[in-house]
Amino acid sequence: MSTDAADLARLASLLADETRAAMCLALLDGRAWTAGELAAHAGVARSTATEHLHRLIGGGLLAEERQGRHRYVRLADPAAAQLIEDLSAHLTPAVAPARGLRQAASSAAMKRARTCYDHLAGELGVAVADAMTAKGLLDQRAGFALTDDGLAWLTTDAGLDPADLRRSRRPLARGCLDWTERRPHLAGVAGARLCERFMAQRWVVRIGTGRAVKVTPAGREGLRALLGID
Amino acid sequence: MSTDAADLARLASLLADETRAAMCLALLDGRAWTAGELAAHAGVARSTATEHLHRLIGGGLLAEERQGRHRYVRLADPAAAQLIEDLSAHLTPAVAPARGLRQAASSAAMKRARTCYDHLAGELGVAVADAMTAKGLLDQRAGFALTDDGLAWLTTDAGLDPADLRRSRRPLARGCLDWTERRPHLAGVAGARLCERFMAQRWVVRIGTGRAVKVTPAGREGLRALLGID
DNA sequence: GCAACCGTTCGGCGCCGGCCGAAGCGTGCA
DNA sequence: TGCACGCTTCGGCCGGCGCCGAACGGTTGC
Repeated sequence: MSTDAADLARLASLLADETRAAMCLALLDGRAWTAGELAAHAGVARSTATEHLHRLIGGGLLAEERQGRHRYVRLADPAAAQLIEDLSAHLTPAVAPARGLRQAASSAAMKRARTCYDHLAGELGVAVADAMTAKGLLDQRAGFALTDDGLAWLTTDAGLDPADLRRSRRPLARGCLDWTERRPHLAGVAGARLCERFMAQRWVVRIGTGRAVKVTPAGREGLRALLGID
Repeated sequence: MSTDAADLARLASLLADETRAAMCLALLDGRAWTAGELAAHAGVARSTATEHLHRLIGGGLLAEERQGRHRYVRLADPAAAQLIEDLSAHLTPAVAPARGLRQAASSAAMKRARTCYDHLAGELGVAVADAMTAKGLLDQRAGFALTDDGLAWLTTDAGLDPADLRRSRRPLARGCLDWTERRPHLAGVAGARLCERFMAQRWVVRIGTGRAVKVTPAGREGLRALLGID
């Protein structure tokens, strides 16, 4: 009873601090950051960052990997990423208004295409989900699930490994609310593997060091052939 | 950028206090509580409860209705309920161990059948979802969505109003992780309307004042005919 | 070996937030 | 009209938490 509430409060308190929230949002790019990078990103002293990282790791949200004098830290698992996504999804309604001018350039690229932890997001991510829906691979009318055709398509046309898809205990497909498009894109194992494959084929490549990505000419070609996009 | 983190932190901080968390969990029963009831439930002075309610209402999580000298408070909307469910879902893995003896009786009833905000949960809730899946009305293999047959079934066999189902901007169907069964049951508009209808037909009735419910003899009959349950 | 660098620990500071009890306000009932 | 009751406001107390800078240890590279 009350211990349940205590657990919930403990979990929520991990994200209830602006500095920790900024760190977690940064880590949503799915990559490992060093403690110093996160400190700089969040605008606090390194000593302060250390304490926050302790709490986040102790709470199970983050995992660390020590390499030499660096301490790399990343989201502990897809469930942790989903937790942060879930919370973020609940505050978009209020955040609507426009951004500053300087952020316009980078946010335009972000809006176009980016990663969301381990899958694609932005206009690109939503376009993929929409194209799959149009082809009857995805059913978004009443929930969010791959159809029979969609399951088959993943392992034939998209070239994913069926054994690998079955292995994971994560949901195969789920909707993840896109915070720029305000509509769901494809997440879950299927979303992750698809993103991975697009990257491996260099259909999609990262722009710089952030979360933003772009579609290459080969990707433009491939996505048209595979899904009829653009 | 940083304002995003601030918003996330602000949202999380609403649930980052044990007292507020206890209140929100209590309100997950979908009903309106008075401020005094919540104070007693959480074990704090009424003045303290008042302050917490201010924060929760100001944060958009709760809504109030004043009636005479009473102040009734409930979850603001289904999105608020989902937020709390989402967070709760992320802490169940850790909470596994058994409960005390005194709670055994009430928790047995809770485990069997209860409401989760506005839909059915517990063994009953999962059984409904499973039966629907077995009949091809629900697809849980790769996501969570009603099938074509499921959509038709809702308005014919289950007797729901098609216009009403279309009206809402909430998702029609979504999975909600059942924290006793550790598997998803049916939430979203479909789940809510189905629960409503079962209650109206007195197939399912509340036990006392809590969240626990039970299946009546008529319900046993009806559920067998409708879904082949039990 | 020394220097540069990353991360951690520690002490100390200041503030915010949760809690209570007493007093006050409004509603409803007798 | 009065009293009981539910809720709120206010002042004050306390603890915890976030922050920093200084000192320290471990790793890398010169």
